[in-house]
Amino acid sequence: MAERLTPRAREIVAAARALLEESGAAALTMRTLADRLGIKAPSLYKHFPDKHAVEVELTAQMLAESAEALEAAEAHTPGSLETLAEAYRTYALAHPHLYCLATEQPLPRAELPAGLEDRAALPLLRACAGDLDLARAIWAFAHGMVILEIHGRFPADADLDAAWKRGLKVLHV
Amino acid sequence: MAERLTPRAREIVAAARALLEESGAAALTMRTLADRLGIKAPSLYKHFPDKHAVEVELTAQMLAESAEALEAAEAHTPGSLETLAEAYRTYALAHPHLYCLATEQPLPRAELPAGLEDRAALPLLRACAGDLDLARAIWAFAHGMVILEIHGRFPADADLDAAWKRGLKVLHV
DNA sequence: CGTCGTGGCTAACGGCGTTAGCCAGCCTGG
DNA sequence: CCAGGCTGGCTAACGCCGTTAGCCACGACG
Repeated sequence: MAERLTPRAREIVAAARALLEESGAAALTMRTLADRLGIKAPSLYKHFPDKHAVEVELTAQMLAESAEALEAAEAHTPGSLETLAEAYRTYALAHPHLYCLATEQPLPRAELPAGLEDRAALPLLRACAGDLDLARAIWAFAHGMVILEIHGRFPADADLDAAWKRGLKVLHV
Repeated sequence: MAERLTPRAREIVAAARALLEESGAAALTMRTLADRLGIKAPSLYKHFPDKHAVEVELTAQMLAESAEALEAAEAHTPGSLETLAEAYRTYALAHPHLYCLATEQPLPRAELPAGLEDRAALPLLRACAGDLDLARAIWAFAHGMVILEIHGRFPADADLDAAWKRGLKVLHV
């Protein structure tokens, strides 16, 4: 499989990611992105058709990295739902802006590397012994916990560790 | 408790809501909102300090209406987690843009009517017999299912009814 | 040595939220 | 009865945003 991006395009994505993680989605602007690279905004369009295409690359990064995190957890403690959940939560909370960007819009499946979506889902599916419905329920729970926490929807004094534990206990087969 | 808004402000919120529900968050613009009311954008600032304040009112509406939906479900079938979940899902999917707007940002607690957040949470908490951790886990599951569905994150052929059923069965005490 | 692709640039467009400042009409108090 | 001020419109404008058009310098290559 050919490289998805030219070296310059990869530099741009790296700068975009730094900007996003440091300052949030609102700060990810074609002009500030260009600034950080020492060029002017219109030059970015020599490398990407539009801003969305840059965001798609960030989404692909997030998917690939969370897949790696889950695979590592699986390798460390095979079959453990708790370990998988811990890895998911840790990754998402370590990259909240990236997680939101990748998550709060329709998945641009056509523009993503083939197999990436499946790869990200497989460790959980294996831990569920192929039970698709259970895997989706657990994914929804984990995503819900993470996204509600990131957006500050839980009361400040909520014991989220306990809620995670409670949900996982009960979701475990 | 005094009225939160003047009549004119309520008209503006109503127009904002129609715009949002018909055309999505991107279409909710101070200019198009003003257009729909037959005035110019700057005039809106006689009624609201900024766009965020309008969005807060929409968030409050969503919270109040979903609380009503849950209370009605509770009245109809007291203690049933399934009925509550069904009501939550139905409400959210009937108003996807409103649900996202109200959900995908930090809760503006200071600007919301007192007690509203609690009221929205109470039916579920009652169904969980006061078990806060369980209630939060179930809320995360329900929110995750709804938001992933709205954003098209599940595969097109996913059987979401089955995933809901599976999650609820297992979360039910 | 010319030609062409690459990757910069400036200028500009239309749309965004928002501000400043103006004004018509109405309500109210003297 | 009229003066004053409040209410709720208006226009013009600012500084952002994503994006396009069109120009140009430079290096690779036939």
